[in-house]
Amino acid sequence: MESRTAVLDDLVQRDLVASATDLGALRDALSAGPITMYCGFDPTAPSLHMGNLAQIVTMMRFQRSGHRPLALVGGSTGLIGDPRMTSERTLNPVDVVRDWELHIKAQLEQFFDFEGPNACTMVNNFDWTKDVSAIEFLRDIGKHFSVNRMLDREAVAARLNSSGISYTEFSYQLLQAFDFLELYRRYGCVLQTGGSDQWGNITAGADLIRRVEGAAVHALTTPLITKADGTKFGKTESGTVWLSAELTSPYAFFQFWLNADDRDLPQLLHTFSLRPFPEVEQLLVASAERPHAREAQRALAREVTTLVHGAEASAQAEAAAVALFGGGDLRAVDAGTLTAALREAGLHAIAREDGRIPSACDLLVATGLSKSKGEARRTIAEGGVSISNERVVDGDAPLDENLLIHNAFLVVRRGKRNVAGVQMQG
RNA sequence: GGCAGGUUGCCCGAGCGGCCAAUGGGAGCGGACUGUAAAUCCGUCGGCUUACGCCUUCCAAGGUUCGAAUCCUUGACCUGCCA
Repeated sequence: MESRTAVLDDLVQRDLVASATDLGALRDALSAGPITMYCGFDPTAPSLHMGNLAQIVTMMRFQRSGHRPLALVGGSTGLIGDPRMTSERTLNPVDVVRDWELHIKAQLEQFFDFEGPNACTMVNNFDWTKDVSAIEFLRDIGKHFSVNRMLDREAVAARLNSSGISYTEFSYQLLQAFDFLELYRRYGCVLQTGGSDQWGNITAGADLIRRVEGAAVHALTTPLITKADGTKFGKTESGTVWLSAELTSPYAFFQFWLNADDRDLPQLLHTFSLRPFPEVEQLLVASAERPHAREAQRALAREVTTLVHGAEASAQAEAAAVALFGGGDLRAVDAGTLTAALREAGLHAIAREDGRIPSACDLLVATGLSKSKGEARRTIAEGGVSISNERVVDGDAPLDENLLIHNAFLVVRRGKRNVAGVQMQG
């Protein structure tokens, strides 16, 4: 059936295959019938992030192409920790990991279809590791691994040359390989996907399955997302961009995509957009022809924010963007829209001092736009602060009453992109 | 084990008794230009209630001195060379 292999052609076309086992064999498997595939997510934080989202979208592509995804939460692997290049991780307390696990499971559930013939299934590797004894594990699984091979892994090699690595982290690969084997046995899972850094772990699982079950299964990894300016993808000045609305507001999330560098658009759209390839190409053409219109950024922001936070939140975030950055008169924005926009951007209730509005310096610090009063003064001296679209000249004087919009609100701006709202009390 | 050197602000890196909150570069931040982009140019870049003022900084703890990031002592860590 044509559509079942379409996902593979699509991935190749989008340049989303970093490495893979025999693609021809994978194509045959896909075409022979719906396959079961999986990708795992370890609870190492209270929320998933952009890197995880890329993997989620990859899984969605498979599900939309008629295949069955298994979304794995790493209840066990999250307790161990995949070795990093830099240094040993601190083990997270068990109850903390349990808590994160619940959050991550809930987040994953929103992306997949749990009905129909190729319904997604949630699995947790804790379920099949909790009762395995150490001796059993070493005899049945460990025996199939060559330490010599394991030492070749990039992260492990780096660690041997620097800070060292504990036996615990060194064992991570065995656990992940064991997962693949278990999922093969339980669900007939024949494909694991992941980021390119997971290649070693994934092929370790495939090797294990070959040795133990004599079956050939597949591995596919997606490229690391790189940014044109060389910084890490998925971070902003204020840190990691999370999928959780509590950790990263839908407004901030929307802004993250809207501010994408032109040069990064091809990779971002191909990776995160579920639009068909030709549509993505069209957006890229539009972006090249009319970069100032930023159609591609807008489309990307809308689509991904909708995917993660829903259509309503996405529309609100966009409305806030228009209200705050549209260039129009803030007073022309009706009170409801303005408060919603400011709430998105961060609205702070602030009390008057002696019946007057505090100074610009105080407001910058109170809203978190400036870290200290000295910094606030500096920014004002540099001409970088405006309140209700009036540039601030004197940072220490109480603000004029007629800066209030709709009698209660101030729009505080530091630089071009940083906005916060103030609601005056009393 | 012997010998030589190092530890400075977010990072790299000057300074080697006063003029040092500390040269310079990078990152960050602001401005101009733009498209809430990139590049470029300019400015800024420890903190404090107004600031020719005060406070806290140059691995840690002591000491010498009117005065130290700069000299001495001890301790911790790192790096080259020899065995």
